[in-house]
Amino acid sequence: MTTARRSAERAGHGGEGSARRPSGRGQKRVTIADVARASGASVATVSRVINQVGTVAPDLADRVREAIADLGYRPNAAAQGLARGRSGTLGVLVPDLANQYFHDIIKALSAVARSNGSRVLVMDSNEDPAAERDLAEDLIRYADGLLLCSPRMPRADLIALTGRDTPVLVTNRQEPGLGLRAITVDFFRGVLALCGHLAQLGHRDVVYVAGPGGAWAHHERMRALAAAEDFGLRVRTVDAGSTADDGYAAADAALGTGASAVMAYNDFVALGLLARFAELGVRVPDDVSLTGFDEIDMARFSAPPLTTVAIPRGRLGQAAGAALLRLMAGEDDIEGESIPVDLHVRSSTGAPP
Amino acid sequence: MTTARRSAERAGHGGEGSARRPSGRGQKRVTIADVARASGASVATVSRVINQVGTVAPDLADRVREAIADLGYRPNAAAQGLARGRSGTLGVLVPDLANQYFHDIIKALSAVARSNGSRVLVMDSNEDPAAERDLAEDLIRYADGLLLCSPRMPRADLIALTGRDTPVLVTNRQEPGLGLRAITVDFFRGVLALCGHLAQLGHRDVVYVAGPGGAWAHHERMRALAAAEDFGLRVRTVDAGSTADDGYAAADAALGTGASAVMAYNDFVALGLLARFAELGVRVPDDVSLTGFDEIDMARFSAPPLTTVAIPRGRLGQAAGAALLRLMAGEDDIEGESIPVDLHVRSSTGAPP
DNA sequence: TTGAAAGCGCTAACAA
DNA sequence: TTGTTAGCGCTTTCAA
Repeated sequence: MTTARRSAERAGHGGEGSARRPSGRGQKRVTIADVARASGASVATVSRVINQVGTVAPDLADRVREAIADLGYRPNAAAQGLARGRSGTLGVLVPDLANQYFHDIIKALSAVARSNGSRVLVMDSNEDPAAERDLAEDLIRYADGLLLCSPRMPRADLIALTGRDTPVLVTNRQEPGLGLRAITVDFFRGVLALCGHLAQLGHRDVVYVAGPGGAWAHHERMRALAAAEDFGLRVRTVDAGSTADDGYAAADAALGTGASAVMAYNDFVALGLLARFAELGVRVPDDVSLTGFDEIDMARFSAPPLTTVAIPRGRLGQAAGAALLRLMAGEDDIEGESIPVDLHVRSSTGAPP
Repeated sequence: MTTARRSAERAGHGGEGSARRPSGRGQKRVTIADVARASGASVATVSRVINQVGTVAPDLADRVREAIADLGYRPNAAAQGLARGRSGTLGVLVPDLANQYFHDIIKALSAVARSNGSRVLVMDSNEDPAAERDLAEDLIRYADGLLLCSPRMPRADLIALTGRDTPVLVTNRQEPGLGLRAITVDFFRGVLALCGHLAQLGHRDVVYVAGPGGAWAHHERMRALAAAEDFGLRVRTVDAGSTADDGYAAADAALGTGASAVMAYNDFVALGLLARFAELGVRVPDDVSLTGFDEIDMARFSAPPLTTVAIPRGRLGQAAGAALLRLMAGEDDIEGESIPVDLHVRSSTGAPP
């Protein structure tokens, strides 16, 4: 049935001029000219109806809308983009789509975009700093504005990307030369709050299970750890990564330091650590305290629930979207913004043994 | 002619004519004509160099590349799309970006797209069936092909979306009238395998914690549960949703049935159930057995690790991408494909008490 | 309130 | 091997 109707549509309707596009499958594309012809209006008028600009007599407008419906016409996005000089698309590049951290950002950004009649084009660099630059270069061609989330690429690449006619905004990274166009999270305060919490519980010896180095966020965290040492906290570091597997693998090394508390790079890593601790019979928080970072959904479903730091990701995405829109509107005085974080104390932390 | 005059105006550098684009910030867009002028070649030659088609003398090509680098020229995507008649973009619509289930699909699809010189445009319907149709309509305008992942929209909407000039492919849903253009997962076998596993352990009374209804996947699962009853398994159903929170909330009801095993809609739900069980002092699997579905990363890090069914999501994405590409190439005889699944037995299941 | 037509930047015949 | 030019489908003056 459907197939039949489709074939009929395809077969009917003039049939001439179909040889013009040798590339595709034998499809008739309905254009604005077809609508104009069918409705007895000009293409300009059809355009006015579609975009609701200017003035069109109600009855003419109705005829146009009818023709649009009859023909199943949809404006060609490329043609609109070319004529308008903008695509109606916001690009976002994230290191890893699988990281829950970015979902809420993307979601909030989408909401902002929608309010602007735009959509969001998402790309994933797969945690590959080398690929980031190329992907961003590609993405920027399709977008009116670009948001780079926690970019890991070299500073020079990052700077080369800015100063184009398409505005670029960055989250979670602050670079001299990048100036104002960054929305960041206050990792420094977050880690410091975690340290303060542990210190107040009586911990004096802490091990930090570090994530990907090189990142600005990493640097901020290390700065906070250094500051914590001024309060008499001894902090050592064990390298890991950003996944549960990484945490699992780093558990023995963390334990080996003999520290009374383990601070994980993020919640995933913390859950991996927790799983290994359970295997080893190491009790949390009786034998060792454990903290995460990010407040993923699962953080409160682990046994025990995780003490962690919540990042208002929605707010981050919202702020980034709003700033991007302002940049696109031509405002050039976007201020860098630092989003505050929240300590969530649960039962994975307690007094040292 | 026209082009020449236009370019001349712009090249004149007299500062006039810059008011032509009132919208943007005062930026000069570098076009292919600028590159042509700077390199002393024609636009056609520049185009050839960019796209590596036809033949260009090596030294001329070098001059062109040099000019491109000097001017920082980037081809305008909209113009390319319009001229070529395709956008070089594959669209994917997923119900929820936060669901890990879709990441691997998107990732695999991206890989396929890259091999085709395309990119992937991701959109998220936020689990809102009402929004799905509109988003898909929008997305399809920007894409050469569209993949709808586990769509929840009404059948009529789904069918209206197909039969366009842009090919549409669907995963995890099979509808008469949709015919061949679906890549599905064998949920039936997956659930049946789970039931078989439980039955062999000695369970006779099972409760299924159901996810979003209406979905085709739901139907398949129910079919499998019915089949399992033929083997003497009593199966009751408790409604929940698809998140850990939903599982947590449904735990008491599930326990209330007195069944000796709980089958969760997916791993998230299972983890939520597990958290509540722990609170209640219900031991898994000693007091009750528990199974998940999907094999998310966290499944093997829970306490106890989860017995679940793994879906080869990468394979699903790969198959979908390949089919989409074939569809776009004009092949019309795409076969529906059903991806097999794998039972992963871990320690959340055991003999009934 | 309408329509004609000039672009938007690029690709791909078609000529040379 | 290279250049000229006619579109691609739409928006937007500018006249009428």
